[in-house]
Amino acid sequence: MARATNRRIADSTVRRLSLYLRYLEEVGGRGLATISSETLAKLGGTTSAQVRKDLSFFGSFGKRGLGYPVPELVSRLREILGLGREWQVVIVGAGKIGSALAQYSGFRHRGFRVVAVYDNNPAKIGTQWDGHSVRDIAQLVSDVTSLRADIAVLAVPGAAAQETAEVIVRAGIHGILNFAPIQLRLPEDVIVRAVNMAAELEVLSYALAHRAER
Amino acid sequence: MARATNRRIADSTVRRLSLYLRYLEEVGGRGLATISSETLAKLGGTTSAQVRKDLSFFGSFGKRGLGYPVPELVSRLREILGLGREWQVVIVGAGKIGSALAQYSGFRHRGFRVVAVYDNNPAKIGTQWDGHSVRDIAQLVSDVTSLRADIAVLAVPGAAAQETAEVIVRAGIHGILNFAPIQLRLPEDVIVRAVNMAAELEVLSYALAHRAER
DNA sequence: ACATGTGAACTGCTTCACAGCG
DNA sequence: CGCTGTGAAGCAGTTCACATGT
Repeated sequence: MARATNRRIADSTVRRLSLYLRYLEEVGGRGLATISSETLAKLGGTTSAQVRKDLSFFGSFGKRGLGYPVPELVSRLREILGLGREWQVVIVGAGKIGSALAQYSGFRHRGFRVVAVYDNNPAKIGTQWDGHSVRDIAQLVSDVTSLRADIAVLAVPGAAAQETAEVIVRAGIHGILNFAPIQLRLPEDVIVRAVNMAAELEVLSYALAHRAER
Repeated sequence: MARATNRRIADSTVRRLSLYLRYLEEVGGRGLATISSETLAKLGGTTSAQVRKDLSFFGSFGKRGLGYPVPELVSRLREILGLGREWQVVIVGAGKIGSALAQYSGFRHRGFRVVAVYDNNPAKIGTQWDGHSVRDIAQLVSDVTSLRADIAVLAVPGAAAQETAEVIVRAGIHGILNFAPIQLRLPEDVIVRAVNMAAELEVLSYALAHRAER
């Protein structure tokens, strides 16, 4: 039973849960029955206290003196992360990044199914693509009713991103994974996660440039 | 003159600086001479106090009653972020993501130049690719001496990531942008930024699954 | 004896609010 | 008078340390 959690959980916590799950699936496959917060912490690059705190937000499913039962923890984490169901994903922007993501097996494997790919470039529309024909973005709004898409991956150039995001929202999609290097301004009931690779590279160059000074 | 900063600057701050820069380049192109923290905050999705605090870590280059001079701020931010020079980047892993990144124009545009692409798959080695022939990863260590690469983009499967990262470090590279969904354990003088798209999608599915409860 | 679960202390980022200055 | 620059206050996430349970 998904214990109702009123508390707002930090993004950082959820990201760690996702990492824990990945490791647990791995060690579970090797037949390990139980795992301590200490071991899990080492795998996930954090501390045992952090692991226990993260898990404690959702209940107490560890056994004192022993650790956490791996199979149970795996299924609880799946449930917590919302992976108990399949999510329908549309990819908007059939450029290089969109292309790579549409074919990325890691998505499918965790229950994210790409159901359509969109672009506004007439040269691309209609081309076949890893089992999906690229559709005209103008069709998105009408399509989504039948597709029942939950999540859109936004992989269009920055200049087009805001406008395109608004189309996505108009289509009734409430979750956006944004690869465009801009801050989207959308209604607050839309959940947006940004992956800004350029910014990430610049954090890296900042750190490298200032490395001597430390 | 780059005022020496002893203070450790938060990643979140640096990421915002990168966003500010992107917006400033845009409005600067439109000829805007000066910008207030308030305006910049709206573009970057934050608050004016946050903008002023972020910038104040590096000096005070605003004019009271007026705002910040755009061209000057652009060049200061470039300098701060380490974009005053060109960074040599190698891409390790010639799969879909590696492929997309190798061709991503946003990198080049900001001073990140892809100088080589590596893989361990014999079928891929030697193939030509957007001006780069894919090289054998076994050559990485010897190549880097002549290439003088600064940053590696790690885009290999999770199972190979740790091992590959160690090769990269052995090659003398100190900055890694990690796309593999695992936590790398490396010497602490190596700067690692992780982009975990699977985790990001799961934060999204977590939020969507728990949306009703809020 | 061992490892969890958790209040309390701590650390650090963000927001506030206002003095300072063009 | 407007907007910056910045100490101080507020808040959130992390770490500590220990009581609790097996």
